[in-house]
Amino acid sequence: MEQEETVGDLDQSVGYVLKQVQASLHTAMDEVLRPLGLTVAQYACLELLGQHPGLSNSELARRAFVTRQSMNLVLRRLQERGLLTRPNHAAHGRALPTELTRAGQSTLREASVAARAVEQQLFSPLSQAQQRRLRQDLAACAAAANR
Amino acid sequence: MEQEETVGDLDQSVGYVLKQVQASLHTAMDEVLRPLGLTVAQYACLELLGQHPGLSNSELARRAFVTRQSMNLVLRRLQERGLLTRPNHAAHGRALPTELTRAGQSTLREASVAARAVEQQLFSPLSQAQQRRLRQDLAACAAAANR
DNA sequence: CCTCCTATGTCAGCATGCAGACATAGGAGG
DNA sequence: CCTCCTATGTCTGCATGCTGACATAGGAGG
Repeated sequence: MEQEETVGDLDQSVGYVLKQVQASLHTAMDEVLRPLGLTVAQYACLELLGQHPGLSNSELARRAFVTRQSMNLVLRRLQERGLLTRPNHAAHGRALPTELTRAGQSTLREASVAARAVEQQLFSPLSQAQQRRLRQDLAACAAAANR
Repeated sequence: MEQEETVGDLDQSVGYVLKQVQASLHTAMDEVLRPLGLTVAQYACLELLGQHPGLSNSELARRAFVTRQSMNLVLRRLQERGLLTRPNHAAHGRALPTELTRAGQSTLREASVAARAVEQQLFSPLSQAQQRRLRQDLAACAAAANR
């Protein structure tokens, strides 16, 4: 077990450090969500629906950064557990607008509290102003990438 | 297709924006590495070995943020392709120190050029100073998380 | 010397995620 | 009206990643 002999070049790469923090966040979120019986993807789905009721499968997939197929599985599991509802056939196009049930809203509230605490903990080394700046910088990169 | 009616609350979450940028980076890296016959995980493995020759499977796994089992598969594929070598039995403990072959170093050089270009492109909305600050802020969070 | 304890490599089973493909619904354009 | 074209939901494999488990090597501590 070598003792971090020197700071390697990879730590000079923004992308590598970004992945490092994202992995830490994912692991920490997974740990606090597991007792609630939720995966990170399932929580993301609930959070999206809580803030934007009526989103379709495809739209949820885009916003959660997975494929339609993966999100389809997530929705089925959550629907089986009675956390959300989807119409059996589309009213307008083919999109099936999804909504949270009472139980879904309740589960979301619990999960959201835990998830936000984890996020706050992870970024606690930074001041509020630094966190805002970080978020804005990242948002600028994301906006440029999606074009 | 609704037209981004308002900026949702999720965009106020540092973790969400972080995931967004990381997903963009992963997708973009995957696209440029695919023509070289490499996955992102395989490239990460080569890059780590290029900068730290002799790392073991477990050590590589930790630094690439995957499990030993996953990294084991990556190493086998790369070894089958003759990009790296591992001793058949450990000299000292059980750890098998891995090294790049000539072909591996060559492939790494190609991939590294492409990957660094992608990274530079993604973070191009930020100035050099901003990128450095971003990297330092993220590193602070990562350091705090691993304790 | 003997006994934990940790770390490592590896195997098997399972869950997740993805690419590819298909049918279908709605709109755009001639 | 008819013809592309895009978007959506879903099905079928396939690849990847993880959990759980096991055997083994080396070191720590009595």
